[in-house]
Amino acid sequence: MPAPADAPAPEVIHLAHDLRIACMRVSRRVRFEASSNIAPHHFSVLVRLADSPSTVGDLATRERVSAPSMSRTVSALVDRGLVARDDSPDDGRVTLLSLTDDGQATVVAERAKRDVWMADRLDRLSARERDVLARATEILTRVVSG
Amino acid sequence: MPAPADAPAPEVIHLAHDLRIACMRVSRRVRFEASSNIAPHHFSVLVRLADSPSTVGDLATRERVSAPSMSRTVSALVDRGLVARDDSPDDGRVTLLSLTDDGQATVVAERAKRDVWMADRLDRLSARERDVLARATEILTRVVSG
DNA sequence: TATTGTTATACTCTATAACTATA
DNA sequence: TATAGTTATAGAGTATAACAATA
Repeated sequence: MPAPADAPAPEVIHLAHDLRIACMRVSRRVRFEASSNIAPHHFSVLVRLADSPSTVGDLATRERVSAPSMSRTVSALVDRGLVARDDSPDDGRVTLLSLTDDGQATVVAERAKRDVWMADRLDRLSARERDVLARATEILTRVVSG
Repeated sequence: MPAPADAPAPEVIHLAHDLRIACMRVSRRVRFEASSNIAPHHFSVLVRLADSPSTVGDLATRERVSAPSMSRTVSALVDRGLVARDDSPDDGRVTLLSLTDDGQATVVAERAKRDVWMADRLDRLSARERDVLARATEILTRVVSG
């Protein structure tokens, strides 16, 4: 068996812990404070479709749920008028899913709502503190993308 | 009606958005990558009890679920041997909840698992980048506490 | 024969309402 | 009469298995 890589130094583990806790708290506070009339798994699908149209199978894979479960979720969103179903011209088995105008508007409104809580708090910090957060955001974004 | 407070400047809103997205991604990645055999709402209760013993009513309020729902969750944790129920000596209606040794061990193990993913990624950054994250963590922790 | 999507069925988590025991 | 907790019942999300339509 191959030799294991060196474990991170104690201070790195310590930072990992504190940073993880802080991020999870931000995440939870944003969800609670900006709680809306749309369920998390519904909003998550709308965000995927806002990025690009998709199919039930693809959404199921990316959201890590079963195809029947995603089928049900999509049906609910179609019933609410947020998502449109169209037959694929290339493959008769496939239905293409996209956001309706209402769906687009819902994503925009919900995102704005979530940003308000965060923006209000950052507004109370000093410019210097916000600068640190801006540089950290750039690093963090790189970390989670890799 | 009172005059509304000034809205945050555009660059603050922009930072709020990017930082929020980064934190939510960290949160999601940690949960996915370190996915264990314990459900989120179960782990959340164990963490509360690791902090201090509590009651069904108190846990329900703090986790923002109904009392019957929390009663059920606690019963499941008791069945798994992670939580102990004891009658209150002061009030016969109340049952005091606390972690068993297995419950303690579960919290410690799960936390470590979640830290590993984060620590591995931070370990690849430069010392200078980690310093920025350390300062950002201190600021963020203050932000979510307020 | 393989793949896309839906329907059938069951399990879990959630909620509200009703109930028991204690204050 | 009010409070802490449980049980009864129902609604929503998830899963696996079985099915339909198409490739």
